[in-house]
Parts: sequence; structure tokens; C-alpha cells
Amino acid sequence: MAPEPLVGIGFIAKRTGNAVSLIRYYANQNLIPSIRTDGGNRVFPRSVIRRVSFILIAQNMGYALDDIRQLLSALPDNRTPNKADWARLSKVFNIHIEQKITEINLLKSSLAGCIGCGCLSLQRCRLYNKEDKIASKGNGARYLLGDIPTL
Amino acid sequence: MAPEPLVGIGFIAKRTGNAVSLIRYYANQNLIPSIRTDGGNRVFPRSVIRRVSFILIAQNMGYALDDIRQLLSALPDNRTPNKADWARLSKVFNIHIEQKITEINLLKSSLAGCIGCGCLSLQRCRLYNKEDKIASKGNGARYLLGDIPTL
DNA sequence: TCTTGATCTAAAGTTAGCTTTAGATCTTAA
DNA sequence: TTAAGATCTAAAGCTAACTTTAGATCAAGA
Repeated sequence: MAPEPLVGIGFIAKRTGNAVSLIRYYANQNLIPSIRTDGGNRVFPRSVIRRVSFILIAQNMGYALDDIRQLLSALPDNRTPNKADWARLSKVFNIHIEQKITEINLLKSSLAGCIGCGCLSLQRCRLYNKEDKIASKGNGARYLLGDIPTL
Repeated sequence: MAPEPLVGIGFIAKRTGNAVSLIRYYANQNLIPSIRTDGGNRVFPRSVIRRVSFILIAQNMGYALDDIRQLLSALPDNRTPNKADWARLSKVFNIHIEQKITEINLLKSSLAGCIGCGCLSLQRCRLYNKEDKIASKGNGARYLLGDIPTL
């Protein structure tokens, strides 16, 4: 286990472009690992910067912090994540990215074919929000584009 | 202006798969138009169903309700939206969809090239959250993937 | 007409994801 | 050694997007 350079909370905050309070919050939420100095201050392995970056990206993708915690469990807490660790996480994440791309392309063509040209068939027009962990932020299933236009 | 069939709030709720309270909320937020019966109950043009659908989709894309209100201002309140109305909205919306697709593809290749293989250059590795109205939900700019991995 | 179910309002409650505040303690460079 | 700045904790505050509650009224069929 290579001894990793440890940095303070302000360093992490600055490097990731966030408020110190956010880093503290993530640490309290067990999203990032930290150890304490004798005085009680938090110090972090530098690799936490990438971890925070990942969190921000995943949030942007629509993941809730609870889900992200799950995703991150693929990374080790007590040593610097290595190439294989990140690759493993990346693999899982990529599947979701692909899904997202598929979804959004479907949305695009649906809008083109449904809203754009005023389709008349309920069957053709109906899209379902399929309880996607990512997409449905705790909303439950809701039907999309479910009506026959009254043109 | 063709007299449009009017429906109750429960009908809208059922057709869109949502709680009545949500429809009422949207109506109070001026996201969907409604008129009142003599008794004070809300009634809606059927076209509100599509409007609600649009709101759900846009939310899924990451838009805040405030932004969606703006987008929806392209649609008329006092008559059934026609093909041209929806097409206009669809056009604006499609631009954002394209952006989203571009973004997510960038993310995908960045993850592949950056996390996946452990790149060593700060320049190559750095992604910025470019204050995108959609992506940044009031977060301000935050740097993503901004560190040199400590492999 | 009566009763049942739908709808109403206003206000309070909820969850996620943070920030702010206050007052105390750490750390560090001079 | 000391002053300044960084960090600490716990608790409260905040915004968005809803839901829940309570008590009243509306609408419609038997």
C-alpha cells in the first residue's frame, strides 16, 4: 500500500471548485473517505479529488447521492484506487451512459414523430417512463405523451 | 377557435399517471392553463395532457420548473395548440436535446480516455461544467475530473 | 333529495442536497 | 509565542418540488 499524500479539506474544495461545506457534507455522508489529524481535522487522500469529480458527474447524470454511494462502493476506501478499480466503476457507469443515450435518442425521435408532426395514434404516441433508477428521481411511473392531440 | 372539450382534474391526473395534487400544483404554478366552473372547480382543455407530458419530459432532461414555464410560453393558453405551436416548441427543445447528446457523448469518451486508462495529463483530463442552464441546477461552475491520478 | 365521491383552499409537512451560523479549536508562519 | 486563518461541530436555514391534512363545498346518480 503506497503511502498516499494527504491533503486538507480546503485543498479538495479548491481543486474541485466547490465550497468547503460541500466536501464536509460528502465526508459526513460517507461518500468520500477521510481520516483525522490528532487535532481532529479531516485529511484526505488526493484520490478523493477524482472521487468528488465522479460524484459531480454522476449527479449531473441524474443519480441521487444514495445511488452514487452504491456505485462508489466499487472503489476501495483504504488505498488509492488503481487503474483496475476505476475501470470497474467506469464499466458499470458506461452501461448507464449508454442507456441514457438510448433514452434521449428515443425521446428525440418521439418528439419529432409525435409532437412535431401531430400524430394521431395513441399507440404510436405513447411513451412510458419505465421506472428507470436514473430517470425517475423517486417519482414513480408517470406516462409521457399519452394523449391524442385535439388538432 | 374550436370549442375544446373540457375535462376535470382527476381525468388529467389519471391520463398522465400523476397525483391530483400534482396537477393542482402545476395549475397554481401557471404551468398549465385552467378555467373554473361556476362552483369553483378547475376544468382543463384536453390539450393540457400533452402539456403535462411535456413538463415531465423536460424535468427528466434536467430542466427546472421555472425554465419549463419559459419554454411553454411558446404555446398558447387560450386555444388548443396546433401543429405549428408544438413544432415551434419542439424546435427549441430539440436544440437542447442535441446539446445533451453531445455532452453525454463527451462524457463517455472522457471517461473512457481519462478514468479508464489513467491518463497523466492535467490538460487532457480536465472537463468543465460550463454553466449550462440545464446541467447546472443552480450549482455554479464546478470542475470535473480535475486531478492527476496518483497511481 | 340525498348521499357519495370529486374537488376546493390554505397551511403545514417532506425529502434531497446543500449552506449558514455561532462559537470553539487547530495549525502554522512570523 | 502569538496572531491569523483554517477547520471543527451541531443545529438551523434554505430551495425546489411536491404531498398531506383538515375541513368545507361541488357534482351527479339513485
